[in-house]
Amino acid sequence: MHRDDSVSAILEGLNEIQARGVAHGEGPLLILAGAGSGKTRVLTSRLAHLVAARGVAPDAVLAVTFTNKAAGEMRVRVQKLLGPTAQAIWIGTFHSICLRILRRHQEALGFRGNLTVFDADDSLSLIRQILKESGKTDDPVRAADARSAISLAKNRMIDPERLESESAGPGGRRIARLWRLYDARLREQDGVDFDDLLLLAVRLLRENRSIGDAYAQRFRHILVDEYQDTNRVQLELVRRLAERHGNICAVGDDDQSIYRWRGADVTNILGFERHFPGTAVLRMEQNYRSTRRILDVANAAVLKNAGRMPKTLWTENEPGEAVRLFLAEDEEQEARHVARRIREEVRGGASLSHLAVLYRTHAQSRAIEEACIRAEIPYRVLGGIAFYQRKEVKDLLAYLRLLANPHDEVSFRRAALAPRRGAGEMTIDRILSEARARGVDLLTACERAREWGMEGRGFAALADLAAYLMTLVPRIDEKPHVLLEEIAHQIGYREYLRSQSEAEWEDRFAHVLELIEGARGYEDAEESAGVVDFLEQVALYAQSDKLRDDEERVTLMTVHNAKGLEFDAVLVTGLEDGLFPHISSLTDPEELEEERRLFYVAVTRARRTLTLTASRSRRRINRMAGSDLSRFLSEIPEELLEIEGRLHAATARFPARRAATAKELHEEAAQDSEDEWDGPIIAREPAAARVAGRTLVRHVRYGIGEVLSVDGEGEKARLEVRFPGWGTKKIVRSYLVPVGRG
DNA sequence: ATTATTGATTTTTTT
DNA sequence: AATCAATAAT
Repeated sequence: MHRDDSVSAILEGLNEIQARGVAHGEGPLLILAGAGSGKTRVLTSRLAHLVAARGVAPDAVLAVTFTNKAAGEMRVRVQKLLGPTAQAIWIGTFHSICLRILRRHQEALGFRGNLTVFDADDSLSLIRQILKESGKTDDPVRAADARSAISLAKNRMIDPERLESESAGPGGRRIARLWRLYDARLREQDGVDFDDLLLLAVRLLRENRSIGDAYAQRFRHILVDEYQDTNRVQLELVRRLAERHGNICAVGDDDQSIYRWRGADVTNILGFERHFPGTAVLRMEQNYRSTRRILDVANAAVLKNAGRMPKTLWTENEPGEAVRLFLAEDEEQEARHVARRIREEVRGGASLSHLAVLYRTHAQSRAIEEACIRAEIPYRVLGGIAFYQRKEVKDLLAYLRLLANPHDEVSFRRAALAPRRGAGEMTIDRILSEARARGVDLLTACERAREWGMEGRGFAALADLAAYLMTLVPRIDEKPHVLLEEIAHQIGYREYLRSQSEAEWEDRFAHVLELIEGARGYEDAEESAGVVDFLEQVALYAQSDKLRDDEERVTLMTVHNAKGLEFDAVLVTGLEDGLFPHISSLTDPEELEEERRLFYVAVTRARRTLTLTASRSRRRINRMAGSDLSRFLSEIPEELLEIEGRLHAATARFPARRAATAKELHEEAAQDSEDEWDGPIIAREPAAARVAGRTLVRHVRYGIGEVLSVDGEGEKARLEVRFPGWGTKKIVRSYLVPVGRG
């Protein structure tokens, strides 16, 4: 029978535990899946098995993943096993699934039109606006802090009242007050922030019995991946949805819980059996991904953690190459070594797309990028300043968002100001408050401002803008890229960019074209490709979701971004105390454990080779700082590491170095940097720059340049220096070294 | 209303 | 060192 064939194909090649996970019938199931144990395989096979072997309707199955990329991959793999029926399975991230639910019940929730997702950036703009309106310039609440406090509270399902009563100082009350204003203003604009997506969905399912019951009835089976990183709202959502059938299958690894700071709660996975009585537990500890040596390092890495379920990964794989450790003098040397290792891997036959360089913070990418450029290694950086957060991209999207939702004040403000059209903050604020007071949308308000006695250049300009956008409203179902192209042209965005920056406008306009191309690509890939869907995609999809591995490039990214991915060769950089583990975690044992798990995640991304690097000194913010080796390295038995490179002599002192105090290392680093420079720093010789004739100075980054003028005195004096090839820069004296006079 | 200048702040991680 | 927001100047 064809059906038996496909079922046996689904089960083929699975080990016994994996097969049990796939074939598990009714009732809650917890799969504790170590890194590289084949959990994605089990999840996809289980999805396919439910439909093909157990006859569950595809649209009665819900699968939740951590990233959209993982969702996409799962869909492709299930489709291979099931064919087109797989299309009906609900697969997505918590956020995308909640948005899907909210959209279906838009009216019941009281939204007037298209609900609009505010990303973190938009939320921050709104909070800034509210703070500004409240007029208290001395308010000590910083907008960014307030935003993250509100976000964290929402993820923990704490309401403003509780935040108010539970916080000791006046800070909690201020934030609670701001929070209420913020939520009210969001709703006025038909807006929801990221956290609202989850929170409103849970509220809808809980408070509206018939809707909640309908979904609980509908989803006979629920699968959740990366369960260790779920937060309180997500737990409540899953609980409500699994209430009727109790068929929840959670897959996760407590050792890979790395999102505590975002509200993730490891007790969700640790307490799973309590939350869902009658749970069957499966443990998958055989690793199929990494070599034995890499796995040894991984096991050692996480051993020191106290709050974990005890387990040890094992493998039948070959021992493989030794795990290398390279200790550099400074970050440039570290970066050069990274480039060298990449070239070695390529020479050994590895594909660039299967190599990754990982670091703790985005700021570390720069040195590595420069080394890659010099070594002519193609690379791509994931994260950082995300494409969709660029000003020129957000500007244009604001017009599109305004079409989709004419109540969106944040987009209105942005569109009205870029390009400048003679209407300033004042005009915009008056339109916003008038629209709010009269209960009309912003485009209507602009068009009717004149009738309401609001006249002047600014209002006329906004009326023109509104009139133009109104002509586009009936065309909202046309292709997004066509509309974007037309808007960019109509508003003269190219000319605007050119007027803004002589030096950068071409790059920025290239981003505009990239956006338009991106929209076109999206239209080709999706069947529902209207403006609303496009904007949703933009809001919910992270950069890593678009990672394509068919490009021959090395990937540079943070360890967080690397979660769930695997590479033939992995380089983990910046293994210094204070960086990885990050300095902010050193005082809190629980945060330190999270850093350790993060290190574990980094190590377990590697299939074939793993290289660890650290630097004795590093520029942080703006000064050199010496660092101790990461304590995580000292927790790995030395015989598991092969210390390599020119610095063999220095690193041979590895155990001794570990004992050295930070102060000693700092002095040593300072000594090193002095040796490199061929003169004392200018600050010790304030007169030097004033001597007649050409004064030449050296700068770490720009090289040698000529001093044109001096502004101020002492260390803080700012010198104007012309560097050949870099142009004229204003630089504080203490960063410059005199190299003699011409 | 717009632009120039100064001053503060930044680097932890992101769906 | 560079970006961004508040402030001053036009």
